[in-house]
Amino acid sequence: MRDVAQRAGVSISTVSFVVNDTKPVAPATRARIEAAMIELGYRRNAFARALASSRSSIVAIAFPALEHRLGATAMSIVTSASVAAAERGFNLVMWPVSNDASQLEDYIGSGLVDGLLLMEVQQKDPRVALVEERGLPYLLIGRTEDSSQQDYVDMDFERTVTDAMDHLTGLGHREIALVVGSLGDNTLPGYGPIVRTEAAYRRRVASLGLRDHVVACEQTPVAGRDAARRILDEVPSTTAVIVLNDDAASGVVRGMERAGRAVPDDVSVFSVATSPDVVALADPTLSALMAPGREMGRRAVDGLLDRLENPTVPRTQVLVPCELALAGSTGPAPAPNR
Amino acid sequence: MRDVAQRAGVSISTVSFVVNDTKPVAPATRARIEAAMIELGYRRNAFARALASSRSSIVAIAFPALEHRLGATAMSIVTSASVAAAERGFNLVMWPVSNDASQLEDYIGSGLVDGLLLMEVQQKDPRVALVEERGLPYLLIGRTEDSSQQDYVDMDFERTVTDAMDHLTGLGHREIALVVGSLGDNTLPGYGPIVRTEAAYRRRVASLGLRDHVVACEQTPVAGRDAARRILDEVPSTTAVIVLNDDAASGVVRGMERAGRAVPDDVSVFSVATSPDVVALADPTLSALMAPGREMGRRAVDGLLDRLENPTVPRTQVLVPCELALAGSTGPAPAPNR
DNA sequence: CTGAAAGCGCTTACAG
DNA sequence: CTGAAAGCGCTTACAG
Repeated sequence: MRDVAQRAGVSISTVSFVVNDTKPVAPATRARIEAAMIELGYRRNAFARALASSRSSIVAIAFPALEHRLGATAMSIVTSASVAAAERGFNLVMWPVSNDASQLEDYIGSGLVDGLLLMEVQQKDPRVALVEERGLPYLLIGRTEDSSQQDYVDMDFERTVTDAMDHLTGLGHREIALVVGSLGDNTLPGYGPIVRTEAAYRRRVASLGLRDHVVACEQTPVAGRDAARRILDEVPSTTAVIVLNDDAASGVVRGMERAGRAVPDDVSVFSVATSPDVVALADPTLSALMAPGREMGRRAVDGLLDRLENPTVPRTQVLVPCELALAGSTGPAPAPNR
Repeated sequence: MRDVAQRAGVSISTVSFVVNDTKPVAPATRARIEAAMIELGYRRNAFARALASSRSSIVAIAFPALEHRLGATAMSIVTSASVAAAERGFNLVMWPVSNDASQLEDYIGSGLVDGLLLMEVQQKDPRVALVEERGLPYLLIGRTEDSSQQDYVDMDFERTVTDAMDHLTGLGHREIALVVGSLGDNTLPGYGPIVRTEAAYRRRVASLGLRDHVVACEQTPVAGRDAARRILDEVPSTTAVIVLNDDAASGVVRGMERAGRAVPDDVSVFSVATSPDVVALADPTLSALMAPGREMGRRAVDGLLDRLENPTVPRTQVLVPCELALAGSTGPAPAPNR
């Protein structure tokens, strides 16, 4: 920067004003400085800037590294977040933090980032209290028990269930079951997506005067096969199943076929909040409402950066609906007397 | 740091020596300083340190953001890389760069990182020349045409094919086909994994005195079904198929079953270099050699950081073998006279 | 083993 | 519209 100033015959202050567009500079002066910058291949040093201004133009995304493997939806959130950050001149760093939030303290202490995105948010999330206490701006990807006073971007589970129900009732289905994931031993008390989806399903079913039928199963194809059998045992007249359980969805289709029900001729199977890989790998093709990972990552970054630029902006509280993907495993309800 | 020094009754130099463990300090002095640090909740500022020492303890991982969606293997590389970096006191930042390498120049120019990991490396990769020119330490996750003079961590395709062949010939199979991915219109001239795998397959088949049979198909389940049919049309006596094409693998199984061949009783299907999600979602269960994403991410970070700490360390040139996962879709070769 | 001092490359009141 | 100067919080020869 000193070299640029010298070459342009100005002070380094003025160069700084041009680089950051932070004060008015005479057109002629600006032109000389810009020319000098190009000739010298000037790039402003990220650290000097951060040290002097105490803004780093770096945000972090915290994710639980050890608990469970993150899939294609998480990847699309991360990649789209980093693209969105880059577009606004920010860098995105990955912070693997165990859920007890201990390491998070060290990360924050380094002062590296201007703000923080929290992935895989739990209903009661210890990380939130910590970040709040430290005064670091943050935004949730997901929601806590009560996120009314927080910035967040989450999937719109309510809308997703409603869309799924509408799709199926529009095709004439009246006996519609819901398959959700169970979390095995380490059952989290009320994992948000499942709680929200199940509640929305029950409300919708009730308002339509239909019967509710919820089956939980583990997140594997084999468990999905069992779930299909259980559904038919309990309500043989079932003609449609909504599946909020990516890993089990293909198994539900298989289970129906093994029970002698053709998909979609006898039974429709509709996978919701579905990861891109599930659709890509499904054979036969699944009708699905896809998790909008790309959109969520982008909205999350935009919401956080908006707040960094202006702490008084209105809260970002966005629910992103799922996107309808394909329609190979749903069809009209079979005629009543079959 | 000034506060710590004052409280401990020493100079800030001495505090720095303790913080970085960079010069011998008398035990008593050290104890006083450490106590002061705890009392004051001292954390060293990342930027000041970086500015003064011109080492940032940040490395970047560059990935192509727009070209294609990254799946679960890429996610496991990224998450394990960030964990490994954290263990050594480093941060990992995500750099989405288009393949033409234009943005990469700006990223590097900011001076933010000490080193760079390159994902999704092409046979001829324009990013490599750029990074080389800038003198930034880097390590490839993958390989170029000739990586003999570069640090890299890649999947061991040769070994993977050999392992798969051994597994199948051990079960008595003699007619073994290979399904690879085709890349549609934008056929990259020699996408590394496919080139390497196909070559290794042909060598192995030749050395065993068997017939080679390679089929390329698009990366979808439907294309996999067609590929299965094509295999049987061309060589009806085929009893085993190795699939290097994640998205098509389930389709190959389906295609065999539709052609009246039971899996694994009549035909074994063995998916190799397989992503975690493929195995998690497969129904029926696939025998697979799993892509070692976790291991690759960790080894890549270790290799890069080793070089940063000591530029004269031997090159990291590591090929990580795939891990055997399951065995539901492979079995003994059927008896000859059936 | 410890300290005084220069300097890393910027930003930002303050003054003109 | 432009500049002189202080300072961001460290590291690192250099000296003792």
